Amino acid sequence: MNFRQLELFIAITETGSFSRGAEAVLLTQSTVSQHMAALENELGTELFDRLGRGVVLTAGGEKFLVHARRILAERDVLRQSMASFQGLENTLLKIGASNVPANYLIPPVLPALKQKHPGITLTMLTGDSREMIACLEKSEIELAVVGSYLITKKIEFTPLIADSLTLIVGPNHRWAKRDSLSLAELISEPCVVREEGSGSGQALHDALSHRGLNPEELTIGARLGSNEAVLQAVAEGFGYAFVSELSVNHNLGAGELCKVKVDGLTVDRQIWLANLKSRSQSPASKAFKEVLTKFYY
Amino acid sequence: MNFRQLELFIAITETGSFSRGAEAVLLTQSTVSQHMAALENELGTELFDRLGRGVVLTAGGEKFLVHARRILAERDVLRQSMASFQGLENTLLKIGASNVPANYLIPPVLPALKQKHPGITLTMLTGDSREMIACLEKSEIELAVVGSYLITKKIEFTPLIADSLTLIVGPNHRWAKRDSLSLAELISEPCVVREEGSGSGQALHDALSHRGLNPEELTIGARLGSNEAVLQAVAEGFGYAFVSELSVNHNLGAGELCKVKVDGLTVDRQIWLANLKSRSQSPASKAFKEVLTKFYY
DNA sequence: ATCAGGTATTGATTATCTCAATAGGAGTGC
DNA sequence: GCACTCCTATTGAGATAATCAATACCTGAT
Repeated sequence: MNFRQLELFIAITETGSFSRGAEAVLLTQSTVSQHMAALENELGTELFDRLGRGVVLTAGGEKFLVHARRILAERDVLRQSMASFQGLENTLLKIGASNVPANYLIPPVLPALKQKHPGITLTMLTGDSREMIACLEKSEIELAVVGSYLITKKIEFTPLIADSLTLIVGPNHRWAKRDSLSLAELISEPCVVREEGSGSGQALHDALSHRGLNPEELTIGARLGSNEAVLQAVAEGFGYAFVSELSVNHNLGAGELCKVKVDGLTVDRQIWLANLKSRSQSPASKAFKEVLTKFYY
Repeated sequence: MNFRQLELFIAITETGSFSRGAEAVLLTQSTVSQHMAALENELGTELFDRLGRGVVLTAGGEKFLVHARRILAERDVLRQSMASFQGLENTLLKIGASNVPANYLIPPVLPALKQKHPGITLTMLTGDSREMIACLEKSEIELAVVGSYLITKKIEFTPLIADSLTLIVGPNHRWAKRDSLSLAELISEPCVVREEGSGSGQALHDALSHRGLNPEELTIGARLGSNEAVLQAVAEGFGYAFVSELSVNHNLGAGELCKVKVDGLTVDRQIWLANLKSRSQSPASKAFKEVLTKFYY
């Protein structure tokens, strides 16, 4: 039994004869006869009564017809579904993003995504960069947007947008009016940081080390779970923090936070798109990547 | 796309590699590779990511899998359904029967049918013999049990059981105690008959003609719609009737009706099984025929 | 009977499926 | 890094199945 035979069978029932059924599916009557004989043989039941003036279905043929139609309908659904998958209609896309991208980078893009590819439904997991990379390795997500680069052979990183960390203090902090600070001044003031594993923490660590300051020497005033919490703590006048430019600009209006330069210290970091090298990307993932890249070009 | 490829595809997803999938469906890895390449080509989507250590489904592959499973499940349902059709499990059988068979011949057989073939659900139409034959010709029923033989090339008649018509009168009728009647005596007494087209009417007509009595000469006292009505009318003392032995024996106990012989007149008729010559009979129909024939052997 | 309109069969051709052999790729362990 | 193992891809040959043209055969209608 094969799909062709089922199509043929249906064409015959619809035309009432092998010959006309053959025309309908562009075969010769001879071939049709053989196919139907094969089918009847396989099923062990006659499907048609040959009347001399065409054929009509037997009781068994009637039963077969119902199921044959159903199978072909399922095949059409499959084809339709695969086509819409490629045409980005009605497809699911699971991505992951670490905190800063998840809060400040992805949301602004969503309207553009919806407009360009209304059929894509996005599901986004959030966690720190390491967690997202782990999800990627387990194929729980197709794409990750993260703030740090991990050295791993399995994953391909492509830069999305540059970010930098700035020192911020509250408007009433004594540093608020300062033009700049020296590196040494940082040591004694409490610093509010994020939890381990965040991309920004990593970038800061690298930059300080590079400038000859052991990050361990900083006074950790608090270690908070979210970027929001850090911003709030600093806004209230508690110490200082290094936070993503992206989050400062988007988050709090003028007057609530003050940026202060630190002499000779620039903490640049890159936001990356990450995907598994070995896995191909779905059309939806490619489309999303494109929308994202164009948006932040 | 064909069923083999779908089976193969599923075997691969279940084993995680083309090679082991090939083993599972008794093919070589080479063949499997080609089939999957063909499938991917046909769909225009990669279904697997080749990892070097086996393969895993792409997002498109996942989607395909769902539908592939469904299609194969439908094929199994079809096979199951055809097998049960032949195994007489869960099948419908439509037959027709004229009045006497429908009331007195078929019902006694039903328990035996149910016991031997519990999967057959019988639907029976009832009408006079001519109507049932017409239904048969329109393929509205598969089998007819009728009391008269029609001369038609399209239909095959096989005898089921012999029946004969007897003259009956009510217990208070003046003929009730008579041993026999002469043919001539029938003419003046009102005769209760069934509607046109009934098998028994036909048999009676033939028998009288054969014995030299023009059936037109009989006094038709009443023409009633059912055999029951005829029996009731006669039981109440109104005239006489020729009715089927089968119905007399089954229907009314001793004392309510009296059979009276008519000199030299025997009205034998046959109950027939009829089916369209050109149409094959379903397993259910064959089975029913067999049960019926054995029952009345 | 004969004819018209249908199906079944046959033998040759062609397309497809299948395999063995082999090349090529990617992870693993030393 | 290098061999090794476990995969998949490709190739060419052979087996199998699909297809067709031609023709035999059947059935109902005239």
